[in-house]
Amino acid sequence: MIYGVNKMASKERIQRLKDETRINILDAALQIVKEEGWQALSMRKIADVIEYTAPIIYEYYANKEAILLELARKGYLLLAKDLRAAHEQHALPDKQLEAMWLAYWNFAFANKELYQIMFGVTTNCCCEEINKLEEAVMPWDLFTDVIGKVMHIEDPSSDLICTKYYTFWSVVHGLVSINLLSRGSSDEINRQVLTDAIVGIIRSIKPD
Amino acid sequence: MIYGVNKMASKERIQRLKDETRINILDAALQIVKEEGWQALSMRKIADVIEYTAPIIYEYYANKEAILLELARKGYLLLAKDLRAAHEQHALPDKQLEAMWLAYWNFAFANKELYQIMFGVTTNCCCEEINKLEEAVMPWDLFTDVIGKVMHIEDPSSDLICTKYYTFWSVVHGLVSINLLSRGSSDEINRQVLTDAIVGIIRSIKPD
DNA sequence: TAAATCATTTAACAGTGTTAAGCAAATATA
DNA sequence: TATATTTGCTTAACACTGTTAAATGATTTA
Repeated sequence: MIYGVNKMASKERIQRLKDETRINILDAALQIVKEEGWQALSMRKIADVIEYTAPIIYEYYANKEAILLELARKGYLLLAKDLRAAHEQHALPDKQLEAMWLAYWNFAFANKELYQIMFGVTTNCCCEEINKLEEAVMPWDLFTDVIGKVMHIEDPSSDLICTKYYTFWSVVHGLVSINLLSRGSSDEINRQVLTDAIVGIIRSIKPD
Repeated sequence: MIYGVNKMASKERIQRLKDETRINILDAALQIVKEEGWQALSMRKIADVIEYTAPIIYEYYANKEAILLELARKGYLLLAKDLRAAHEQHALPDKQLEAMWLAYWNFAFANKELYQIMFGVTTNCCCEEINKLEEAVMPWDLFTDVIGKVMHIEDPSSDLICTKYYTFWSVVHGLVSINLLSRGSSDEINRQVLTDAIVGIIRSIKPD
């Protein structure tokens, strides 16, 4: 009986180690990508970092794509968190909306590699799989809610709200993408484009 | 002497065949990409299509990247042509600007694969190399010229023009990217976002 | 102590881009 | 015409890639 308890504890300890390895794999992958870019990521390099051989990884992730997918998932959760935090920091819908898109912008550059795989910027991101991820989605409800409030529209499924949401998203994602391609202009122009667009769209959607 | 002439003609014939093979390689590559996507493109597959073995390709292109680069270059030339055509079809700067961005939009979906490699949408496009390409650039002069006319600004190097140019580009490229990721909405909403944005920006930049 | 399970590695396969060596036909030279 | 030389092309190889199966050695179970 005493042994039974020890056995349980041992199993738990082993489980904890396994959980840790699962995390280590993700961390190693992200570290490699940050140092050498997405193209340089390989199973054997991950194995090197976590001090195992490559086949071990397949006991934690079905394949390489599953690792990319998990990193993307992590990215979406992080982005959603940032967006909700930005939302909560303001009371006025106008300010909430502005803060959310600024948070989106900041997320993209603070987590460049995650952004790349989340939205396929200069990397082939197993798109179809990502589109199936539940979490791999912008916090749509949050945006439509705030946009609706700014526009004073009740129906959150309105095409008008949808149109405005995509207008915001397009301009911000577009500017992010262009900059991640090193095709952007100065920081000053970026700031100008970003705030002009956000403020401009908000003003244009307000009922006169 | 007669032989000398024949020799020349023979050399020219051989050169023509070589030129043709160089083109065939590009065509084969694009064909494969259109059928199976960028990720499926390989030197051996190209060789299969042109009915040679893989090492032959290296007599025409330094490496795989050089092929991608050449395809991107072709894309930029094609896009520039479309944009200039759109420009020429109108007299009023407002209409010219609108037509140009609509042409950009149409190009993206008519040449999806080229657009992907030109702007790194869901594919790793040897970015740095592309940024060094002379032709790999939007017809900046054309855009700034037209935008300047709409704004009634003389100085084409104005930061204001630059800002507006990036605003246009961001929203259009962003919307294209989102749709190439299958993250877009309906065609109707796309049209709405696109024309609303273009018309909206034009209106906003016109001197009151 | 013997059997069974587990963790981990080595070896292998099919694919990738790329280069070097080889071969056979066409051409140039004597 | 006979002999070199160049040309066009292929086969073989290298170092990678993701991935799987077999082998090994330690740990746990009976």
